[in-house]
Amino acid sequence: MEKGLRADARRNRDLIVAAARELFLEQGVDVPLEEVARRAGVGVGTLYRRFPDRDALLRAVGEESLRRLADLAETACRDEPDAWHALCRFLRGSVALRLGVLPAKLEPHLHQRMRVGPDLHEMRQRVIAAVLRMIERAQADGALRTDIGPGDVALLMTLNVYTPPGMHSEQAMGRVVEIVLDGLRADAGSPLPGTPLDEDDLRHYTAVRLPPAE
Amino acid sequence: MEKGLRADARRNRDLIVAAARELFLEQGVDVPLEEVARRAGVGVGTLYRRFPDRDALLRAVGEESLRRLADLAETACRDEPDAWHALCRFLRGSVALRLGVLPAKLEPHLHQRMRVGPDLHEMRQRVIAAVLRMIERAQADGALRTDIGPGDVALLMTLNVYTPPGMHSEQAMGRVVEIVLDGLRADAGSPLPGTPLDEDDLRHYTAVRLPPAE
DNA sequence: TTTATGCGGAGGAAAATCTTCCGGTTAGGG
DNA sequence: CCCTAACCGGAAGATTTTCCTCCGCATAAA
Repeated sequence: MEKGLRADARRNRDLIVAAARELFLEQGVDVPLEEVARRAGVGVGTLYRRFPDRDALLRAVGEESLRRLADLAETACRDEPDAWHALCRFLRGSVALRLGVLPAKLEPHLHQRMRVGPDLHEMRQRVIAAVLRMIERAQADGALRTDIGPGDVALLMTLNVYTPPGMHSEQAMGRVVEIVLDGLRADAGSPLPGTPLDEDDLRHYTAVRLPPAE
Repeated sequence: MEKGLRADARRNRDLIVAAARELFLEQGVDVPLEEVARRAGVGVGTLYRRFPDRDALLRAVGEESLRRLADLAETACRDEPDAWHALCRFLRGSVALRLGVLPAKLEPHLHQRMRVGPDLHEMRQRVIAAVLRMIERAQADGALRTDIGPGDVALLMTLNVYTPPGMHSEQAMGRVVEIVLDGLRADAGSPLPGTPLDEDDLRHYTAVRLPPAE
C-alpha cells in the first residue's frame, strides 16, 4: 500500500495506525490524537503530516480491519477442507479481531464523509463471497443449521460481551464463541424468529458506497 | 428511593436519569451534561443541583440498571415454573437491557470513586442468588449444559453485536440471543474450553466493594 | 557528502465543557 | 386562596481539552 515513503516514514505510519486501532478500541474514536501519537511513540507533527485529519486516520484503521477480515475469511475458506470447521475458524478469528467496537463509530464516516476508492468495496465483496461459500457448503453438509443467512454470520462476527478487568478476557470470550458455534449447529435447536438475514439486510453494514461527489 | 423532594423535582430527577441512561448508551458516558439536560427537557442548572458531578449521575444510572436487572432475575425465577424457560426469559430480558455498553465505562467509577451504600451490594446478591438457582435447577432438569457456571451467564447478559443503522436491530438481536440459548442447551455440543466461570471469576464484575475511606 | 524528506514537540488558537448565579415560577400546606 | 420555601431555566464567565501549525534539527538514500 502507501508507497514512495522513506523507510522511517513508512514504519511510523504503521505504528500510528496500530496505535490508533488499539486506542479506538479501548477508548472510542474520540481519543485525542495526541494520545495516539504518544502511544505510537511519535510526535503529533508526524501524525498530522501523515493524516491531515481524524477522518483520514479513521479510514486507515477501517481499511486495515477490513483487510484483515477479508484475509481471514479467504484463508479459512481455502485452508480448511471441512466447511463447518472453516466457519468455526472464521468466526473465532473475527471475534478476536474485536470488530464490534469499531463500526458503530466508523459508520457515519464510511457513509458520509469518506471518499473511498474501490478497494474497500472489493474487500467487502471478498468477505461476502467467502462467507457465502462456507455457509452453503456447511449447510449442504448438514453441519450448519439452515435458518441462518450470511447476514447472521456478519452480525456474529461483531460478537462482544463485557469482560471485567482482571478476568482473562480472551478465555472468557473463547467460551462465549464456542457457545455460539454450538448454537449454530444443524442439530442445535428450535427455529429462529424471523427469517435468515441475507446480504441485503446488511446493505448498510460497513457499506461502501461512493458518496456523491460534492 | 430519593425522598423528600417536591413532586416536580422528583419528576425531573427521574427524567434526567432516564435521559442520561439513553445517552450513555448511545454516545458513551462522556456526553456533555448539557445534552443530558436538553434531552431530559430541563435546564442545566436543574441537573447540577440534583447531581453535583458526573459521578453522581453515573452512579444513579448504574443503580437503576442494576435494580432493573435484579427485578428481572427474580421475576423470571419466580414466575416461570420451568427453570430452563426462566433462564431464557432472563437472558432475553437482560440482553434487551443492553447492559453491555455501560459497565466498561462504569467500572472505574464503581471501583474507585463510588462511595456506595450497601444497596448495590444487596442487589448484586439478589441477581446472583436468582441466577444460581435457575442454573442449578435447569441443570438438574437436564435442560442446561453442565459446563456452564454463573459467571458464564453473567457474561452473556452483556451480549452485544453491532447492528448497523437501518436494520431492525431488535429483531437481529433476538435471533442472536436465540442462537446463544440453543448453544446453552444440554444437548448442544462439545465441551467448552476452560472451566465453568463461577461468581468468583466475576469478583470484579460490577463489584461493589466499599472503597477505603480516603 | 549532500539534500530532500522526515521528525518532534512547544505553544497559540479554537472549541467544548463545566459550573455558578439569580430573577422568575410553582407546589402544596395552612 | 395565598404565601413561602423549594425549585426552575439558562446566560455567561471560567476552565479544561483538543487541535494543528511551524520551524530548527535529524536522517535515509544516492
